[in-house]
Amino acid sequence: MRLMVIDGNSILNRAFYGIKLLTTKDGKFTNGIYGFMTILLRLTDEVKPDAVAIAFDVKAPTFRHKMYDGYKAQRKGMPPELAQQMPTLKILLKALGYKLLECEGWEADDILGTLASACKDTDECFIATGDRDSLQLVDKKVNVLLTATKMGKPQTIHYDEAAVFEKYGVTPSQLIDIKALMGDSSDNIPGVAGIGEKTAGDLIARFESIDKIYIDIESLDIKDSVRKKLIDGKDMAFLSRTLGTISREAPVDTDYSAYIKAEPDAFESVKTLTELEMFSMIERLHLDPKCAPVAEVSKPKEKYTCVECDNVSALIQSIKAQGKAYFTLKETSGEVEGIYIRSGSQATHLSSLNFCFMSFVEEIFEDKAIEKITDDSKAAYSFAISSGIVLNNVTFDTQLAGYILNPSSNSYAASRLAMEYGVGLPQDEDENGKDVAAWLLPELESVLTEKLRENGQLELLRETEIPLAQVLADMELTGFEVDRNGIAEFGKVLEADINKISEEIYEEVGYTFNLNSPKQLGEALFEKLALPKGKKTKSGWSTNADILEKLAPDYPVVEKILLYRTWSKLKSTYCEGLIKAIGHDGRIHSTLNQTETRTGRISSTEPNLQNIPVRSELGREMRKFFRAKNGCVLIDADYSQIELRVLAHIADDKNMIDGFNSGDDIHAITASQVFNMPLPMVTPLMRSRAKAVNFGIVYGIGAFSLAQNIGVTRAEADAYIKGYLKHYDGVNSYMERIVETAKETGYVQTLFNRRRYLPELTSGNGMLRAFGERVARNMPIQGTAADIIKIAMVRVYARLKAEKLNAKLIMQVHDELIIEASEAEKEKVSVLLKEEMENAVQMKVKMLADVNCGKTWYDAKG
DNA sequence: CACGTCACG
DNA sequence: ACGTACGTGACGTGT
Repeated sequence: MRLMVIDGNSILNRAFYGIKLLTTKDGKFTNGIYGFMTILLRLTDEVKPDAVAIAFDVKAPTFRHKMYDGYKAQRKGMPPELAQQMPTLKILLKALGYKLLECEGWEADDILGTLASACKDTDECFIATGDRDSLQLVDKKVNVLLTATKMGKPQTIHYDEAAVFEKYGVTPSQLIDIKALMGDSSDNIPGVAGIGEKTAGDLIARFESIDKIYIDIESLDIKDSVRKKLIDGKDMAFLSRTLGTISREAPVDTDYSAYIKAEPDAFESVKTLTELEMFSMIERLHLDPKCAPVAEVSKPKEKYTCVECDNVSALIQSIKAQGKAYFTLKETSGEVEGIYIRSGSQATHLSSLNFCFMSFVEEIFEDKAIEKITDDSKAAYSFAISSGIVLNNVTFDTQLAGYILNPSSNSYAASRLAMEYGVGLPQDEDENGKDVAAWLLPELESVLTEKLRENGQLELLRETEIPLAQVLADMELTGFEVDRNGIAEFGKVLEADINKISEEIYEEVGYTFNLNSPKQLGEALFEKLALPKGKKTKSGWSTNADILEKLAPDYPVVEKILLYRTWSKLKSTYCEGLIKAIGHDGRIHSTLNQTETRTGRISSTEPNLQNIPVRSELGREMRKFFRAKNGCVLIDADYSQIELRVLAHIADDKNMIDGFNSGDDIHAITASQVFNMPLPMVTPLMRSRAKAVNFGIVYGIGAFSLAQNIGVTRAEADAYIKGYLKHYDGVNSYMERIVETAKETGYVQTLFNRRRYLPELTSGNGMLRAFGERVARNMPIQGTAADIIKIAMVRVYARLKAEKLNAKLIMQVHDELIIEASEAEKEKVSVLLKEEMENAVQMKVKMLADVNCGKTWYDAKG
């Protein structure tokens, strides 16, 4: 019989440290369990054992079978984020049918040893562990699978007798003697003072064992210094051998057949995995996702079916009678293929090939008396707008609801939400996809609505996110006109410049290499040219702009490399990247993602139009190619200091509020306050430092980074921060209060109740916890600013429509909105835009928006 | 697919 | 002793 014995503690440890921290939405850590399961599945696949035993340590404070008191006593305890995963892992493994082994007073090691020595001739034993100590157990029939997790991927090295000999030059049992001589600080095994790995290995390879060494130590052919160390350390050597020998006498069942895996308890397994939000693991274990949470939360009342619509008018009648349309669109490569509607106890499909399709959609979408509930309202609005019909009365969107409930999740698919929020999945076997999504909508709506109500987030969904989905859909469809030829020509100019400067760089370095490779560039600069080295990265010397800029004044070649970087970025990302993204209409249609960021901002992809260059003069040239169509102009408005104004409001800081209300230049005002100077005496340098502090405050601040950023000493930076917080004591107490509240509740939220959970705050890792604290300080500020501009967008959109203006919102860049409007209406639209942005919310500080017009984005941006 | 880099707010 | 400001996305390299 083939037995696989797993060192549970060791594997869990490896898994935990090999995989970045993962948490469920309410902050339970899961990465160790996830990694453990991945390794377990992988090993099972490789070994194909008949039976599996999983051993765990049991701490026994009163009894130790080991005689040395310090033994392992100093081993670092598990961090809390790992320790809390242990009980759940055991529950899961038991539920899956595995045999767990825990013996009071015995370590997992000893159980491994006991089972290894019980290996009969007809048996095979595979020991899986991350601990090299277990290699001493290797025998004819006993193998060790040494497991590690590198960058989230499990790796195993297989050791049999030959492999041990090849690696260490000794037999497995001799490994114990080597360790007895060299010791092991992590296990508190003292060893012989002064004997290290090399000497110990040589001695045992030559003399077989410590017994033989000490039989006649005086006559051994070794250096006298070593002999002296051995003689002095004799007691330690034998003690260490006892300590380092894995026991083979743990009181466990040594009959391998006792460890044959039982059938999983599907209910318990799925329940546990669901709580851990490991939905992919449910599939990998071939478990039926429907069997557990259903019974606990909300079992589907009806059996799931999906039928083809055979009577459109009957379907319309039933929807009207119900007053609600639960629907989802099926799309393939952007084309709508059909619609699924939940009607009664089933999902009904209507194909877009059906000649009634459009009239059906129109009748349902436009009817204001019918509530629309869907899984993706932006897609629905997009379809409606492009089909020239109106979508009225959308009251719920599961995707947006899921996002509002937890913006840190990575999927808001209906079936995922159902598992997370305890909605029963259909009982049938072969369904999946959009039909099921439609079928799930009513239950999801009720469960998610209840959650949102509890959190006070219904208004955010109904008044902001759902209306915003329509705005975003319209913006995506409208797109942004660009000058293709202009971009192409700019690209050509860049190309020539890039070629020329590359040659010059190769000339100065002395050879040709790939300038785009930070690794090769680092070698060229810091090895070939031997420039002063800065920081190291994982793969070589850091060559980022910060480092290069410090070198540039002294080394002209570095200046050229900086130019090369700037130009090639412009060429590849912006010229080539944007040209690829131009549509048949000569416009770029970026995708505006509404459920991506953890702060509530929207993001822009394919292409990203929120990072078109502006800070450098050359880069800003790009914006000349973004233009209004014929007869139109661009109207660009950006909020002035929105985040600081939000901070002033949230922190209710009288000084900062007065600062904003008294004048425009908040950074200068800050400088005059922090440096205690009359406003006119503030120098540009002082202002720029105050500005950096203002930014730092919004980001959660640290003296080190501030110092780095503005080039002062840490102490000076610290003094700036202290001075700042003394003057703005409202800000000071806000920063303290918000972190405290976050630790109590586990989350932070914006003025409009957008929430972000912060499991990092409970971490035992100081770095991670500090990160959580910075996020706690920043998210309410960044998030509230995001809420405000979203509200403004909804209002601007509504007014442009209501006033029937020939103008469209086409872009948002976090604190900036761009409208394309007819020349004739530019004044009117400018006023409207400014009004709606400034009046989107009323706060203790006035919101200010600066508006400019121009033919291109370059011209319209002040 | 992760990393380093750099573009934006 | 360590690494350090918040939030994004795209590109090219190298494993």
